[in-house]
Amino acid sequence: MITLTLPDGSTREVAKGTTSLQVAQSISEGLARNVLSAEVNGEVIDATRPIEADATLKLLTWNDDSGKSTLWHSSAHLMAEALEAHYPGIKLAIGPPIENGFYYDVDFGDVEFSQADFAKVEKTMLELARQKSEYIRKEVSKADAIHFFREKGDQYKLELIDGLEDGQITFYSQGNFTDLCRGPHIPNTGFIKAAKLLNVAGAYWRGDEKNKMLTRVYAITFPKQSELEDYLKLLEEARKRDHRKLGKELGLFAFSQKVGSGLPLWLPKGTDLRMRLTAFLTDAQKKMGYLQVITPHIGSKELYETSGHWEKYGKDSFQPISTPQEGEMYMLKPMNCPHHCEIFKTEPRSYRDLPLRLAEFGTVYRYEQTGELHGLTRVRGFTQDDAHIFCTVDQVKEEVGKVIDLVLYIFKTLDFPDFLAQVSLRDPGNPSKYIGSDANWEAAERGIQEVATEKGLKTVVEYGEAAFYGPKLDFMVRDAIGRRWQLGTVQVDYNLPERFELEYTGADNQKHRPVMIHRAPFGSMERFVAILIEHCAGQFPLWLTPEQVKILPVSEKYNDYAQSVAKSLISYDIRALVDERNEKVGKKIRDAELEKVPYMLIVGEEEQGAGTVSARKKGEGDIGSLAIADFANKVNEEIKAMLSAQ
RNA sequence: GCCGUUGUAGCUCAGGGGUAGAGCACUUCCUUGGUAAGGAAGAGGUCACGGGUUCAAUUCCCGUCAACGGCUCCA
Repeated sequence: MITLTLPDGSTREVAKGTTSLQVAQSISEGLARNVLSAEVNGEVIDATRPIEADATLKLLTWNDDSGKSTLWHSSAHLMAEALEAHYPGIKLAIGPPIENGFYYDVDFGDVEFSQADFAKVEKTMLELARQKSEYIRKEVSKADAIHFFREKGDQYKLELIDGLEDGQITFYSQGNFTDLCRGPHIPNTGFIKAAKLLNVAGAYWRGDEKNKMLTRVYAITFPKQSELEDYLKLLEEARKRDHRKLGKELGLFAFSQKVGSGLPLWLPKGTDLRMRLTAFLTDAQKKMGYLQVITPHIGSKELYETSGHWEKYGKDSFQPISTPQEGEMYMLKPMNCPHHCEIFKTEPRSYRDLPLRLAEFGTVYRYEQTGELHGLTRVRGFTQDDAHIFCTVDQVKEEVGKVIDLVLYIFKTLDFPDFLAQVSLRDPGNPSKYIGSDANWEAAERGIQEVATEKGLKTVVEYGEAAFYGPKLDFMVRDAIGRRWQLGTVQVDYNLPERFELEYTGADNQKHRPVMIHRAPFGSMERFVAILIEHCAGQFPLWLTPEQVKILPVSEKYNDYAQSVAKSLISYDIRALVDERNEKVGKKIRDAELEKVPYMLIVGEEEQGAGTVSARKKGEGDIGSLAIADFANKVNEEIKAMLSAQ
């Protein structure tokens, strides 16, 4: 007998060689029907594999990420089987699970595979799934593995096997299909109840552009048909929220081929929104002791030689600007830090001056690859909500903590309740990769982790993800429909203070090198606005939205009264406009709803006579008639409640 | 940068070797209205750009640019 410890701490005595699936069956048939794989001593394995010794056991279902991955991994094999049925002779490369579904890289030879072919493959997958073919694991010798794929004529698998050690090679088979695979897999194909091919795209074999381009087929499967339907609805919802679409519809920003790709043009409404965000953050930063600075959009090439960026990024950047003066060169600034370092150096600094927090909404230019540009999330000219905190090593922890406070305040006010912090530390196996003393690194790494815990952040630690110049902390938010985005970032930097020879006089009257902390809660205004648009589906919070109130006269006879209402609201700091068009009120309401204006005020004979407005809330409808001042106060109360979030 | 797809009116899109069409938006007129689309008329296009084939190209071919879906990249 062996002892298995379950996640709740309870134990079960079972015969040696019992499978996880059998354990599930002993708990309940229902559970057994849902078990996709199992985590045994922390390793995810087939639920059908015998357990030979005492172990901790977690049964994995669709509710576990690892369970999902197992189903999708098995589905990749199923899709490969279906593809082979339709296209005999295709060569298969790799087929892993991904965050949402899975893909298989396939060499279709001369055959064209396109969206039109998806349906038949899906149909075959489901037919095969219904056969409930078991996934059978088999350990094979390297020689046998090579023999198998040589027979099959699949050079990609042979190349993969080449990199594997004899004795560690396993095959998995289901139905008539056998694949080289480490596993794990679900017990049988019957668990797959719904399948959808999503997309095809080119991808290089092993991600190397010197290699052959394969066809990557993206797909997703589910253990229930209804889950697929929910997922398709989510995709549809994501399409509706796409900031590129909403940005155009709501008149926020645009691009012009003539201006240049990746260079956004902020339209009046988008500018209004952005400036309001800027003011919001400026105000919060002022309260936290930041000093606002402004630096030029260009800097001499020498500045970037000092910073080291010329050497590293120079040839992939917008090229230097030359001047009538022979040999003089300037660069569009790709970041603000070097300028801020020079501000630090404008006067001798004492430890009493630290921390010095220099903030700037700094516009920078980076020559991103053409294929990378994407709406507002990846552009060539953008404005960082940047700041650099110059402090002593001892102050790092406290300063990082203050940045966390600022970010939490922003998330709260802008309604991002679901987020986590990723702490990126050194790769312990490769200490020579990093600049700065061990002692400093250790203090900062420990400080960041401690303060993240103290602030109650949900944290994940990634080793080896730190930049060469210092550890960092990034915030990952989940938006309203569950997608993850990387937002604010905090980075400790030992490198630039060194390169710019920054120093301050300590209490000991000796020169010391400050530490620099880069931080940008939004990342960039462009990217943040994009995420915000998708998060709130274009329905911005009342305090932020460009047009808060639209006044809709019932007929042109009341346009004058409507204008006087608008004027009155503006005196209350409310952004109001009149729809003076010669249209019926139903039409004006419809248009205001589509423009996502939070409040509509209908005015006609009755309101004009009484000096009132008939209010209507977007999405809710008529909320009754009230005096202008009462309405204005109501709106301002609502805004005050939003901004006082702490 | 690489692979694939696309580029027709402000927007969404149809069409197709003989120089263009719909709906919405826009302008004007009729209507002067009460909580998600009133009616009529009008205006609007070098069919992305450059080259080629052709009697003739928006349509076919090549190239460029851009957008989109991926890959690689991201100070």
